[in-house]
Amino acid sequence: MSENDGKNCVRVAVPVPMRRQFDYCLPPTLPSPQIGARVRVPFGSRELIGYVTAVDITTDTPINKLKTICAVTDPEPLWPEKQWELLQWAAQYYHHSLGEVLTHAAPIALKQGEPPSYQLVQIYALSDAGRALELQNLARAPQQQRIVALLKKGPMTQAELRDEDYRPSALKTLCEKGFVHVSEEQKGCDAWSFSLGEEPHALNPQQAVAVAAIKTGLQDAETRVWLLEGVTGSGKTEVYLQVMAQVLERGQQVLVMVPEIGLTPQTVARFRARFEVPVVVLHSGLSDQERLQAWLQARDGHAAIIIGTRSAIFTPIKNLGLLIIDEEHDASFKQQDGFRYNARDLAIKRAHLEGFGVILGSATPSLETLSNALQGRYHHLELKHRAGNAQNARHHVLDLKQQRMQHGLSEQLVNTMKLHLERGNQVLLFLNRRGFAPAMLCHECGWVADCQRCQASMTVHQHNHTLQCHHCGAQQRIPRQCGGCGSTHLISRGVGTEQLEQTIQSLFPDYSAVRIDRDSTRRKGQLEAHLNAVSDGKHQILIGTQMLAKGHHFPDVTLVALLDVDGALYSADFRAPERLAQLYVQVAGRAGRASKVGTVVLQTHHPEHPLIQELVNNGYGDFARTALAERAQALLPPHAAMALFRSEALEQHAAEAMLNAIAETLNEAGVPDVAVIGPLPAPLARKAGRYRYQLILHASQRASLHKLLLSKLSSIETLPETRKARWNLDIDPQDFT
DNA sequence: AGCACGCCGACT
DNA sequence: GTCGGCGTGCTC
Repeated sequence: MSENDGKNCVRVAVPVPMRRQFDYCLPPTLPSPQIGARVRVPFGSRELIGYVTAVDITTDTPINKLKTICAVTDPEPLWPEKQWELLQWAAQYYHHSLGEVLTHAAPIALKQGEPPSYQLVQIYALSDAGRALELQNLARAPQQQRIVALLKKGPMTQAELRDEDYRPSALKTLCEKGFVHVSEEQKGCDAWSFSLGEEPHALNPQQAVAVAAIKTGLQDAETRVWLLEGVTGSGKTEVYLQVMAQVLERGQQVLVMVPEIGLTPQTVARFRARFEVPVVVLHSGLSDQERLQAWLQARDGHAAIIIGTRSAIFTPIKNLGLLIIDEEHDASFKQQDGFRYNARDLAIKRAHLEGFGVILGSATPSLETLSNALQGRYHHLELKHRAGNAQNARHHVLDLKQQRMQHGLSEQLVNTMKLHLERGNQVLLFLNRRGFAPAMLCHECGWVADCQRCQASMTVHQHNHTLQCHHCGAQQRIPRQCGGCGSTHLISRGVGTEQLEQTIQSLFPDYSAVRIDRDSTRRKGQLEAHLNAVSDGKHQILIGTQMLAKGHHFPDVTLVALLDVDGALYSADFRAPERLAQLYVQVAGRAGRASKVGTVVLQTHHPEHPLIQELVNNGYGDFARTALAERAQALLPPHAAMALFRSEALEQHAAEAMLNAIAETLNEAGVPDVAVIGPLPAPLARKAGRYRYQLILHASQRASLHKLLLSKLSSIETLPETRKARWNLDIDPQDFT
């Protein structure tokens, strides 16, 4: 085989879903690129932007197959060295194509080959001739006179002139006459210095301990991770702010990561108000160019505080001193398609590579994080007191067995609601099921209205007389007759928020109820309008789904009820109890303030269930420790490593055959520590017309799992079954749906 | 993932 | 006779 001498040969990662790279010739006309620079390369019949991963390599590819690089896009690497290392590590850890990882991590503007450059702004200033000009000389050109008068005070940018409502034609004339000259300057790359805005709040003793502990730990450049476990309303944000002050003061930057729904203008406003430093917010509304500018400002140290969601972990930051992950347990930190990374886990890895501190904040830490804290890998700080003198809520379990029920409400709950409403308080009812009823069935023959494309029943929506599938969005009018026997005796089964709202209105005609779910807040601004109406006291009863669980606080609510939690108690997903417990604490935290004690009621048919007992009697902390012990006994994460292959195809057989082939390939290796379980139909076995299967990999040692995948993935990629079914791999899966 | 190549059916 | 369906193979 002919071999290239390697002198002008480079290795390139291209954005294709293959776990391998491609080698190219470097023509003598092009400068030798650095590792991490972008290059434009021919690939098949197309041209792609790829990343150089190695230079001066010896390639195994026959010289006649080597193609030549078209262009070197960057003179320097796009990422700082440590960030490059993190991205390489991520591609390995998640067994994802490096080219796709790099492309995913870069701002969209860079994916198209744009240069990573700052926006230029035009600056207008008077020339010597312009400065010598007397204003009276321009009396016959009042618009020019006005511009000259403005510029006499100093140079101005185009945007500043626009605020003064200048005439572009007048400015043009002044430039042509040589009175004004234009220069270009890069925007957003000014140095900043620390300065405090509004005064810090006073700390309670536990907050003070936390702030002091973290500040001391941050003195040196070592990697330290703190779990800040603080109940709702305990003032976690104030702890973040006071720690941030120290980091910013010594000129270092801070990255704050928040869940998707947590990135609200109010959150951002709080950071901006406290510090008079440049804040960059990476939110979904940014244009490609704005995103690139923010990325550059973070990379080059011009932004002091960077706030963003999951993908913010890929932002290079010149001098990062502290990374804060708020609500670290939140599921939105795990990407659920494509490159399925966990931003929280990458943050910890990044901290170890770069050497900075991390604060993981939550009222309900994930079992993974809690386990790390209990084993001493993270420092554990607790805030158990609510700010002010707010008292903890009272908790009741309401046994539904033998209870008379009215559309999902027990008689006892209705009575409790009356008591709270009569005292002028608000009540929040939480039901995680939108629509009128989750199913429609025939009273004569038992036929159920199912979705044609999913293995799921259609949800009844009465307001527009439709049946809807919540998995694929299919819609049809409510049928008059049974699809099986033709009977007209169709009934709905179960209760959704829409029905609950009707029931409440008939049971409590003297009070106003508002429903907050995806259906009632579809239009822009509707959610805000509903929330404002609630805080203005226009409604006494709030009915809502998951949407209501996070973020918003309702000080006049004294009773919170979770209407149906039984689903999570016997779920096939081993994480369901953890999620229920987190939801429960979150919902409970919506209610009450200093002067009013909140009550939290949980309706269940299984009041004796250990999870419910532990949670209600002893709180989240005890629940989580019990759950961790159970996970250890059952050898489940975090006491074991898992990975999940998923497949889907239009034909059931193709989806199953795909995973059978993967299972066979994996079993060839015969790694004793790794159990290959399945394939099994996914919990939602058919979705949007596609059959779905899962194959679970379980190992006591993460390393053995990784070794197996590393050795077998290239064979798996080329299996003939991949033609007929889509597949993907999820490392550390969160959700088994 | 794309994209081209290739081999079979219903059309002007 | 060809337009185009999507199975198959390849991408340095």
